[in-house]
Amino acid sequence: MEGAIFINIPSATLQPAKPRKRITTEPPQHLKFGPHLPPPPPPPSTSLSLDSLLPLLTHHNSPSSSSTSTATANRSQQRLLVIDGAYTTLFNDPRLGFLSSKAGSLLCCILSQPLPTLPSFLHSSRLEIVAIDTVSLLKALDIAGDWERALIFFQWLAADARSKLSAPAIELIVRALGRESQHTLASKLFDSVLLDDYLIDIRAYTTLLHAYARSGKYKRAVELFRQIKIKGLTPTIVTYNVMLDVYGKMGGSRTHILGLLNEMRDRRLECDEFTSSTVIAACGRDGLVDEALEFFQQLKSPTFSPGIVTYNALLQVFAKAGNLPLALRVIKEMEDNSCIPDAVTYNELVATYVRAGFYEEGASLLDTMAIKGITPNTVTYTIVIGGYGKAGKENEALSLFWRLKELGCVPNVFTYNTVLGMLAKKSRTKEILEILLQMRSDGCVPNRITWNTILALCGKRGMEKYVSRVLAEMKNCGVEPDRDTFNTMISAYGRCGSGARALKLYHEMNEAGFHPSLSSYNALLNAIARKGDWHAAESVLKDMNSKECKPNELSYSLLLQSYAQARHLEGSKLSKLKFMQARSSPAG
DNA sequence: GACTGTTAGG
Repeated sequence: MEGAIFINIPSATLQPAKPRKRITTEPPQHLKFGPHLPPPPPPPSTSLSLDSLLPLLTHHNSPSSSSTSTATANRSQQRLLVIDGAYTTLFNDPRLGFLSSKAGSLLCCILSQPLPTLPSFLHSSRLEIVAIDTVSLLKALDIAGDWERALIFFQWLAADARSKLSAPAIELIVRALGRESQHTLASKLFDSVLLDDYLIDIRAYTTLLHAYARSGKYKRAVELFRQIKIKGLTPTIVTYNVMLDVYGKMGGSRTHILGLLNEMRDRRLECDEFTSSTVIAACGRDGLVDEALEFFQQLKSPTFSPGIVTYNALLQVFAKAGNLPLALRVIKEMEDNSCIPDAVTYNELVATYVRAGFYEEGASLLDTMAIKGITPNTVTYTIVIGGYGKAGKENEALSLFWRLKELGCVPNVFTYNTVLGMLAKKSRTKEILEILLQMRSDGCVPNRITWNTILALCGKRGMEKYVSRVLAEMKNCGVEPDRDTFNTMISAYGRCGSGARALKLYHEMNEAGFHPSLSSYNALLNAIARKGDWHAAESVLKDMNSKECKPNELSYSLLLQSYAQARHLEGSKLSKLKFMQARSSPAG
């Protein structure tokens, strides 16, 4: 039993500073990985009724969902009350003193318009609007705290041929969207509004770069940064920090990051806590442990000592690399430098233990936290629940999940995905429905990973007919499939033995513009191997070679399987050889 | 007025 639980410990961590000694503090009853046998799991239901599952996933998640519009309608009603009753409050606001009386009455009309009819209202009032100072009206909407109407007004101005946008108007809307963390909206806004004709200030550019970074549009951020320099503006320390984050999240950008750090040095900009944590996190994503450590050592100077975020980022680098001794050394150094570990520090530490297979020690860190006066949060519990799941203690995981709220936490989409993934693996479909029901009543919106998990569940015999329906519902909810969605679906068909459907999806994936990854190819080979269609398997391997995707051990083993299935002896011998070769050269 | 670190599947 124990051997099975600890099978994942990387050999480097087998003799860590912290051996498998028992934690002396008794963990609370609900957290124990007790020696007792868990109750036998309920028998998996033979089929899952999609008719009961899909409504649980679909009711609340489209971007223009009913819940959003209800909330908007409520706000709008509240605003009307404000306008009808205490109309004067807003206009007595000294911050609106700059507004002309005409602009004031327009502001009043705009605030009282329901969002959906606002564009047509603006259109019918365009003569009045163009006669006033539109920037001041935009500013008033911002001060009134109504960024949604400000955005609609801005978009109307941008689309209206005779109105003219100005740099202050752009700065204003960028700042408002940034403050509201509407990064996706901000980044989309400038798909239609061309920025090239305007010169906005460096702070607004930085906010926009940040919006691109947060919505994953890294190439656009890089391009905008280039434009900023061409326009002759001087990036600030914050601009550099954002760009370091962009390159860090893109991955494989060591040279660019070093280039930016050099530029900063040339401009005599000192690294701050943001710079250091961002650069270290970037090293961690690329697995550059030595580089992270070197950068960290160079950082320390009489004028700069690392703060908690930097230490946590460094801890994360070692944690990801599975290096428990180095991770523990970071904690020690923090304490020596009177930098008090916080919840994030402990969450990373719990995750390190769990990742290394030390589930019990991970769970008992909850008690260490309690002793140190650090309250475990949703992230902590999500990690521990995931640990129980990995240890095969699904019932403990579930009971901790159901206790979360009593412990003062609100499960988030990560928590739900952890539990759903665990249950999907064990095909505990009845409980999946219960969890989805809870997810809905918590108002937690399923994301792409939730949908992919449900798609993976369709890889059960007899369920392949649901795959396309789930995909359609997913799209209907505004969640776009990604490469992993296709991989999941190909695997699902593979597990059901639907080789033809898997192949069809593979073509659809290419048509949708996603480059197949090694796992796509292996999923496809898996589907083919079961049928013994070695011709198809050979052509997949040919395709891999042409796309410069190196087949791995699994790929050759699946090719071998398809030969074996068809009793093709010559092919078997050859692929056995390739399989052995792949095994001896672990790259790829 | 802007910026950083933790958790989910494959």
